[in-house]
Amino acid sequence: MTTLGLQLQGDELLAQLRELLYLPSSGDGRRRRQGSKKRGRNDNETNDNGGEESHPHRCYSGKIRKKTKQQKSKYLVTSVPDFDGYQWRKYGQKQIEGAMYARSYYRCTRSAEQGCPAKRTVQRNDDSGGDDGSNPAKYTVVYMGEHTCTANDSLEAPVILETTAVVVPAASATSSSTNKQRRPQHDDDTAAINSSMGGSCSSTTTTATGIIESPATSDITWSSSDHADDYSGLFPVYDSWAPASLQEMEDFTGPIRSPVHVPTDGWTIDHFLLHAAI
DNA sequence: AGGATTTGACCAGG
DNA sequence: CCTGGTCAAATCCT
Repeated sequence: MTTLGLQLQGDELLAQLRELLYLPSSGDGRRRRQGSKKRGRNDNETNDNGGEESHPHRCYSGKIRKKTKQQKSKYLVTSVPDFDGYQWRKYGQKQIEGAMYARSYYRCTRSAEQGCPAKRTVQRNDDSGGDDGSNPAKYTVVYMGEHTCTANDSLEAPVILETTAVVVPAASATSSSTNKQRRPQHDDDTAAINSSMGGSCSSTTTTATGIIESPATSDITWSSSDHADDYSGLFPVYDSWAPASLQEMEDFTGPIRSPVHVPTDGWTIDHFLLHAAI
């Protein structure tokens, strides 16, 4: 079939994906940076100073920080965890018991300014490929809470990001996402996730890097769960869209936002579409 | 300089 | 007590 055909097909997939994710805006697609090592909380900073103060915002200082047991959550299995149109800020990472890869925690970047409660966790599936480059790594992304933030109007932009710029040979796909950085990440999983998370779009600096794993996005599966814990690396991974899952989306937290218009002419999304269509 | 990410510690629930 | 989720200082990038 022709490239055009593939593109059209991919276009549909893209549209579906958009709806699923009700992408709204995408902010400035700033790229990740990498922090580095540190020695953890100041040996005695936390409560010593009188119990509170450390941060005006956070009321952490050793007191009531209720572990928010997420009410409703939705998860999806995808090879492109970053592909959701929202801007997320990573606030933690944790090696999960029994899981081969660490789980990363993100919250909406507007959580601070607008108090948006949306959060998500991204964890690479144990059985996901990627390491050898043969299969795209799969990630389980769990969304919790709904976005109450308002889209950054002017920045409304399509969400396809770097994923599209993928032209990386399978063999080197995995590690390439970090080769931009000097410092090797000890956690390749994290590196992969992070490298792609911020990207959301287009014309800015996003696709510039063009280096990221090359995920095939055809396998994305949505599911819902009342318990965030259900997903500890045990879900099935399907290779195609599941109609049923689409419906579940209705009760996904948050409104379904209309898909962002995607200029199909000329941007790298084609690469993505190709992957998706094949 | 400002903001994002990293990462070990802290805390609460099971 | 163990594990998962969150905090926040340090670090790095733009």
